[in-house]
Amino acid sequence: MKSYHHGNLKKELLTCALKMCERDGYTKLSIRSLAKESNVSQTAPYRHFKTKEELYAAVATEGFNKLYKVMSKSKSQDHKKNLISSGKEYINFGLKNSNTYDLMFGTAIADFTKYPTLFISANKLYQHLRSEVANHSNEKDQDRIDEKSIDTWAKIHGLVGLLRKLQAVPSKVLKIPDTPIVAINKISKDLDGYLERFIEKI
Amino acid sequence: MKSYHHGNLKKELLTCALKMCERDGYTKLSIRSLAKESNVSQTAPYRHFKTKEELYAAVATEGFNKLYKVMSKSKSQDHKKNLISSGKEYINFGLKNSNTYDLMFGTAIADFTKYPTLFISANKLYQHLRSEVANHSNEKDQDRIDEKSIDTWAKIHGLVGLLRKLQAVPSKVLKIPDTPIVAINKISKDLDGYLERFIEKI
DNA sequence: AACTAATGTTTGCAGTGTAAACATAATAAC
DNA sequence: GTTATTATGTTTACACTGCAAACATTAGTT
Repeated sequence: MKSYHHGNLKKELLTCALKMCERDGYTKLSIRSLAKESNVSQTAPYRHFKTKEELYAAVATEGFNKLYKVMSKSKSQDHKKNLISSGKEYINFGLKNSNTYDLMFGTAIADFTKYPTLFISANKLYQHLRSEVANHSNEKDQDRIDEKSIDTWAKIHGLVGLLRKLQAVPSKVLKIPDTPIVAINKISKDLDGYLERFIEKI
Repeated sequence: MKSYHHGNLKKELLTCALKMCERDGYTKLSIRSLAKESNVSQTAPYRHFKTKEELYAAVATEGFNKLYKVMSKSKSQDHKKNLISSGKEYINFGLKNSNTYDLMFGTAIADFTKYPTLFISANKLYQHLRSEVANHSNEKDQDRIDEKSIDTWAKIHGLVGLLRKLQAVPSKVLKIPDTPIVAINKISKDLDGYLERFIEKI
């Protein structure tokens, strides 16, 4: 005998959305299907998320928090190790949670500043990366630190994007020559070495 | 008095789609609205594009061709100049045609190999970049050229992604400190210098 | 106990992708 | 030149979507 009021619907919707989003991609995540999966009426979610974008924002926020967590794991005295670990974790997150990653860095959410909690979570992540870059590079000039941080982020972010394209390619086409797939495939086979060389250049 | 058969609907649909996609983003591009804008029945486009994804693929292909064109403009003897020019053109394309760029590099089209013309166009672009990198770096080892190419691409691609986030941010929040926005803003103000420094490190 | 706010359901609208049946015109076969 | 075939258009139909509005039930406050 279920009661009229659910009690904790918002949290359940969110965890359900996270799961569905990661499973099927955010484009397949509909408010109605979310409601159905939570055994609640079609429009019940609107009491907790004013629009679909707001739901997206909530999922993305969780994503940023999760990414921050894994990137903060390594707390070595060796700053280089920390940076490499973060890089690996970032790439790993992007590949394993690729659908959530889309939501975080794609265009589904037009303006982050509309969602303060999301904005804050995203900033926190950047600040962490920035401090790691600062520590590793032993740089004092703020502008240079900023540039190196963006540099690093851009490159890893771009790499994730390209690596993901590879994952989508059926294995039978893997050997077509003159294709970025071949090149990316080589990198993905020795991601550790690649990251080493990459961080050396920061 | 218009005739029953349009005559050149496919081409018209495509140019119309390109325009609509760039104007409103590909998420807003519906087959029905496209049909309406082309003064044709709701389902007429299906005679030319079996699915919506196929339409996406056609638009993305045009995007790759266009990008290839502008990146091939510079034909200096100075290989560095070529690479810098290409980088600039790439970034410019990504910022000016951001919605099309989404289609080209986002997840709307799951598997490029399903659309041979698209696959070929995308590869052609990579091959061009690769040859420019090879020329500039004076490298002979194929594996290293591959790695440097992906390196370069990843970084520029990632930069475009981050720069676009900036563009979306309302100007009043531009000055919030401890934010990647500040850092990116600095870079975008001296993109030429940034690119110079960046290419130096390839 | 009564009023208010929060949170749920039902109903309804306009829009979507796409399949199926049908209409017409262009082209190929004879 | 007539006819059969194919390409390309329209109409209709279905299941799905985001979301607004009206209504129902319960939780919290006074």
